[in-house]
Amino acid sequence: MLKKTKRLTLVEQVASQIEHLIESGHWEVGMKIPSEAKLMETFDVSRNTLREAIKALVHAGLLESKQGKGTIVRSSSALSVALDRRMEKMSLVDTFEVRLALEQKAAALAAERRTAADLKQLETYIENSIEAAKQRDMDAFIKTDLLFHKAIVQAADNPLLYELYEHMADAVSSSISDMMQVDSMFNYEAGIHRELLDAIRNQDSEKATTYVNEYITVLMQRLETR
Amino acid sequence: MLKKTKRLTLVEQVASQIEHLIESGHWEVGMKIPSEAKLMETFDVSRNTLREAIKALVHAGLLESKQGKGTIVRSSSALSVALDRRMEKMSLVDTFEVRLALEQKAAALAAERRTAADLKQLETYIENSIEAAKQRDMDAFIKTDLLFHKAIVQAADNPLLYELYEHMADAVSSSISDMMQVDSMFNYEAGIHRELLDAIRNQDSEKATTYVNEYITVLMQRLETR
DNA sequence: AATGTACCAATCATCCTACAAGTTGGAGTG
DNA sequence: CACTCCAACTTGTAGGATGATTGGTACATT
Repeated sequence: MLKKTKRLTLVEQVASQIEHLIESGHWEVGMKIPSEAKLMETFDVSRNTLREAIKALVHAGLLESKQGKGTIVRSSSALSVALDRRMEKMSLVDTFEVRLALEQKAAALAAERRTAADLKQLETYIENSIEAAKQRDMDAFIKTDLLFHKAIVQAADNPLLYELYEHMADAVSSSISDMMQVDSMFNYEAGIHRELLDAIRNQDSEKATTYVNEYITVLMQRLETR
Repeated sequence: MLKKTKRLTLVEQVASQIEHLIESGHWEVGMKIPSEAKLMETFDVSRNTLREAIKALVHAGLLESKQGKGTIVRSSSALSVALDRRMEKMSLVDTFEVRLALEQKAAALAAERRTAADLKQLETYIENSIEAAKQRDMDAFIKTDLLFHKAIVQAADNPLLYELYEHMADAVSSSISDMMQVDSMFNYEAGIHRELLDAIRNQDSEKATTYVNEYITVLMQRLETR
């Protein structure tokens, strides 16, 4: 075992401490953090050192500085920003496929692990979804639809899976609204959601996987022939 | 449509330019980048500004600076580092499940899209894998095995899927070597790999999905009962 | 009262100099 | 040749100076 002369620089130490404050929620998202002058005193470092630490977190997407105003907490997850930037360069189809991969597995796992609370939550979202469809309220439908899908992934009880899925879903949600313009989509979605929920309730992983594959495939076909 | 009154700071401009140099491969991984003094002249900014940009990329994991020596390119992908950090906090089972999700879908897509070159490549890896198994060469087997799996994902022809998979696979590869200590694993793996390849060759997505599910499930059972 | 103007304070952005500390290679010495 | 030592180069840290942006306050104008 060789010892790496890994003495952390002051900048990294400060950055780590601030990062921890954010990830632990001690500094909430949206909150204005103390000024550079105060933080210099808090961490007992020079202005340069502090600024290098702050800038590292700004670039990572955790913070956002504005001249004259101050610095605020922008996000609590560095992975989010890295994923978003990477996905910007990807085609919508590629993102959709990854989303499908994650959601299919999530549905299967949800069928195995779903709790009573999960089922109740899913039931509620479906009812809201149907209600929105009846009222022809597009925005409400899209919103509830996304909540339903996310709830399935959450029922899979795998935080990494959920975090990745959330980004894929959000990335494609805007394009979904375009495809939903057709009335028939309302009924189709509501119907298959009901079947999917039943499969999860009955702990039938295979059927759950199949239903997810079915409706995402339909979405992708619309995407390609648009 | 609102305007984003977003004037980029000098630091962000410099950081973006350096980031691009790295991602485009103009600065290769492992290479020593010019000293701060030279970069100050190149970008025509002060040392503070330059250092804040450098530090942002160091924190993101793209660069690595050492006092007295210089700064080298550490990685060409910011997403890699963010994913690695996130996965450190995850359980091995969670990571495995995500890997399974990605690999199953990859196998299905590979069955649809595989080219003649893909099939030839997979064939080669299987032969190498069998050869290593015969020789009881554990290291060679693990290595070839990983190459085989990655080649399948590459045949799926989805860069985002591949990038995510690569990290999940690398993260769990070390733990796999522990499980492979049992001789029976050699034969099992080689056999099911052959079947998987046949499914992909015959463009049978369903069977391909099933086989992947089968052997990863076996791996996960060993993982849980260890 | 509503509005426009001048001013001020807080804050971040950029630049500058100076010195500390780690690394390397070469001059000098034995 | 082998060794020591130092000068030069590199990144790390400190502190100060100035500019730019924002938000608020006081005051004059209409």
